[in-house]
Amino acid sequence: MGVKFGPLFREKGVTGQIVENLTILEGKIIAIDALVTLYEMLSIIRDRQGKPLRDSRGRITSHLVGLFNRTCRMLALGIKPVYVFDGPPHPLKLRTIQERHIRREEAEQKYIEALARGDFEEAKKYAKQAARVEDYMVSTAKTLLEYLGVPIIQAPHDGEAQAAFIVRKGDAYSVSSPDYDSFLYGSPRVIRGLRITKGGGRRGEEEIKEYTLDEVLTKLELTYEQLIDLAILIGTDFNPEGFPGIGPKRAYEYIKKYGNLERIVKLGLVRWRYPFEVDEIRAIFLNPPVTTNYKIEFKEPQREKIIEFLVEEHDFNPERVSNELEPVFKRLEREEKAGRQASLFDFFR
DNA sequence: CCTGATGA
DNA sequence: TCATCAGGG
Repeated sequence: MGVKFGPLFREKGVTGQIVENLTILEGKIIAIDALVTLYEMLSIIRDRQGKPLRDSRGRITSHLVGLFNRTCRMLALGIKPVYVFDGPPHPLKLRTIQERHIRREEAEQKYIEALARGDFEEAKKYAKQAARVEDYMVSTAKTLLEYLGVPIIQAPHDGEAQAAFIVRKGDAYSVSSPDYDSFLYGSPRVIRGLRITKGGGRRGEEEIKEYTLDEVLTKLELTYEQLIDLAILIGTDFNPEGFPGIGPKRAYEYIKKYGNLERIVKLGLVRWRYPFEVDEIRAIFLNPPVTTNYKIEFKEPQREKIIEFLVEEHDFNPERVSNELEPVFKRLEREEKAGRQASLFDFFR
């Protein structure tokens, strides 16, 4: 997933800004692709054999553990996450999805084999690749977020597009995503590698970095439209094959030299081999289906509901739950107090 | 992923 | 204070 912009961005000096301290994001609304987050949690939060965590009734809870910890930590820091859920995929994305299915099944097979011969290291590796976000995981995640008072936005199609739209409108500060694809949807800002633990770049850890579309376009000396054409040349989720012999480097060279995709095709530098027009795939990025029907409203977490849901229903350790939850309430109290003081100040002004 | 314990 | 590591459900 994600257009292979990495090498090109490095070469052109698109460095982004290191987020040294998460307090920089205090009070800011961050639009998060929910499905990507759940997938991440599900594939990483595993026991030693690579099996996901489950409750006593056998239902997977890895995604809830991760989502709960991270979301609480963000709220406690005053960072405001809104989770954007995908709708049904665009038809052009189906091939990418099928491809992922195949990869997943291969990984599943290797996982079973590794487990059978007791190679837990290998098993864990393949278990990650075989991870699949199922419907019940999405719905349990939504329930948890609802109890936490965190807004959920349902995208008509691509969550990434909806998240970008929200930032473009100024309703959120940034998209948080592992890749740069939000830029293709016009998000002015993307934060990569957003985690709660320090991650100050030591021990080869990925840093938390804030990138702007401005920087990307300036350093690459491209227009936004050209960035989209560049992505299509390299290969996107909607044309994952890209073009034979064309990688990020040559794609960039062509766009710089000839300006747009039509010219490059016309000159015979690449053969257009898709059953759709250039403009059709471009439109997915330039004009994606998004909804304006959302509201970003943070409510007070429902302590009892959360405990009932996590502890009673899914066997979470109550101590751990309150260790995460109480700092959120502490924060809320402080905010309320500050708010009262501000209005008092207004009154006497 | 993230925490908390442990030991330097 | 920091690095390492097990364990989470």
